Amino acid sequence: MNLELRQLRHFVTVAEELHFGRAAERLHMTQPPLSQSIAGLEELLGAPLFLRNRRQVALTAAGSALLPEARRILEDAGALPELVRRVAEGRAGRLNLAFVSTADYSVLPAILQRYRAAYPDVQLVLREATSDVQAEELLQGRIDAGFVIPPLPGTPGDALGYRKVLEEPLILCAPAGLLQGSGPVRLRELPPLPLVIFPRAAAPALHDAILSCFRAAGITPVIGQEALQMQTIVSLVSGGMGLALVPQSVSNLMRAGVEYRALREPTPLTELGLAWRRDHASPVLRGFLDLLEKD
Amino acid sequence: MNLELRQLRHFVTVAEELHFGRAAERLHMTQPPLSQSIAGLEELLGAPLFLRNRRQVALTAAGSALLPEARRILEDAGALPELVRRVAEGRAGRLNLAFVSTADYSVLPAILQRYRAAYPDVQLVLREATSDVQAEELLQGRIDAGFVIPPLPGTPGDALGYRKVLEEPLILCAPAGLLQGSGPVRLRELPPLPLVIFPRAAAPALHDAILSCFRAAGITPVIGQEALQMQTIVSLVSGGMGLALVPQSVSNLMRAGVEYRALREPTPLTELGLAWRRDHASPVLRGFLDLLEKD
DNA sequence: GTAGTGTGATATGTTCAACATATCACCGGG
DNA sequence: CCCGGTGATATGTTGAACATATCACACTAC
Repeated sequence: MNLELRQLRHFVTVAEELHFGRAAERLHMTQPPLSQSIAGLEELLGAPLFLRNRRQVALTAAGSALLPEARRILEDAGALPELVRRVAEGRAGRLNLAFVSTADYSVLPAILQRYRAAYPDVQLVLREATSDVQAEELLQGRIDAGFVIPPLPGTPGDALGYRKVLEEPLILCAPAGLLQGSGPVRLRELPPLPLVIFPRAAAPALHDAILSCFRAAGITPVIGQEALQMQTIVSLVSGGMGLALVPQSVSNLMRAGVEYRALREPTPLTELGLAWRRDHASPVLRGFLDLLEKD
Repeated sequence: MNLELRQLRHFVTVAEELHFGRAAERLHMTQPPLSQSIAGLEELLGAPLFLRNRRQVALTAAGSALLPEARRILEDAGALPELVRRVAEGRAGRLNLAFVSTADYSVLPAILQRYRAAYPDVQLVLREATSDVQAEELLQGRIDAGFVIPPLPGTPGDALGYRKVLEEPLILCAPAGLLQGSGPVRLRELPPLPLVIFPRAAAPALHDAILSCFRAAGITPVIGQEALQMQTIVSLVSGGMGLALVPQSVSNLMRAGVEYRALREPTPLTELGLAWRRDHASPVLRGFLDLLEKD
């Protein structure tokens, strides 16, 4: 025979009443089966739990030791329905998120703040990653959702869900002191510095858009340093390694030695969005998506 | 219906196998009742725990959250028999002990050390108290046993058990530099300093024995300061407040400014013993008494 | 397509344990 | 000495936990 919670409930009640009759009443049962239940528990545990003196019932040392343990187990078990229901409703649990570095300077902080406020019991796990890595991790189930730069490469069209979050123009990021005036600049009037940019695989569409910007202005840019993260790109620019075209929100990243300028020519917009696996039915993710919808 | 451990055992096994058939086999049952059991658990908790895709079984978010909790509860419950058995055999639990201050300088340290070695999982709770207070606390069940100076006052003869632990002579405790020579001293040759002693109520028999020592030597001692604990008495002597007769083992309490000397005259012996309530059947106490027997 | 295989759910019968009722055994008090 | 109160024991009843048999469905193989 195996231990059951019912026996612990019986034991705790008898230990509290120190009276089989009253305990049975509290348990909505009669006294004989309660006596049997306790006897069974004592046999199972291998030691008497009560001293029955005909006239009064008292706990043995073993019973006294068991009482707090039994109470704790019953309490833990009693908390399970609440826990499960909260997780099922997305009000508790864990949300694994990834994001491209640009998101960190635009929508991510505000979204996370709103989510934390709405779902304070969800543990957020964040990781920075490029869009292609995120697509892989989404399919493997290692992250629940990710902020990416579309389009996602090489995934069956309906495997991943996607929702646009932000659309913004590209702006120029140049070493401080290089540019004249203070207004928007024209690309073809720039000094011929190399271009600091991320590897094409990291976000092919954005990479192509940046290069075609230059080509439309009649310039064939020379690619200098490459770096994966926006903060590194800005850092390289500040070191005079070249120029960069970055999403407007990156200008939130103030850094000595760099200057941000809008472009005079019509620039393509860069898009940021959230991707998730469509068949991944985590309630926590559902809550996160709901929050984005209400934007 | 109430949650039962059986349901958690079923759930954990299915979660580990992710296959109802194999899980049923491991549980020594057939598949249909296992399916029902899980269905009942899901209804009880108010959320599905598994995703059944005809071809494979997967945990939902709620199920993933439940799994570690269920494992912990089952583990805790599984540890109960061992715990109860250890307590019942006196190998675990708590032992509330009291002792008169003299015991602290004689047998107590060695006994406690031996007990700790024999019963490492018993938590010792120690309190210093005079014999009369201990008798009260024994009857109230607030301590399991106590080292006392017999006889115990005003208790029905068979309520408390008693066993002699140590018998030793009284010796003189005097301020340093007061006595000539270095051997045993004679009481009537002492300078007429007042006597430092404990209140008679704390240990009437010993109190009387000390005073009759002086009377036998033809001296009527003047009682000066009174103090409850031996270390305080010795401290007062070191301050020149008077002389004291103390159990020999108190000389283990080295203290600058005091000197211990044996007495030339035949001195009464003082006795120290352990007392416990005879009807108090704590297995931990039983183990402690067994250890004393083997002395 | 179609037959075959593997899977979990459903239907229905069986058994055992948890429970109830009735009674006993024992103790203490008036 | 009888009576009330208590927990244990004896015996009957019922439900839920289990087994057996079958279904429903999906994917595979051909």
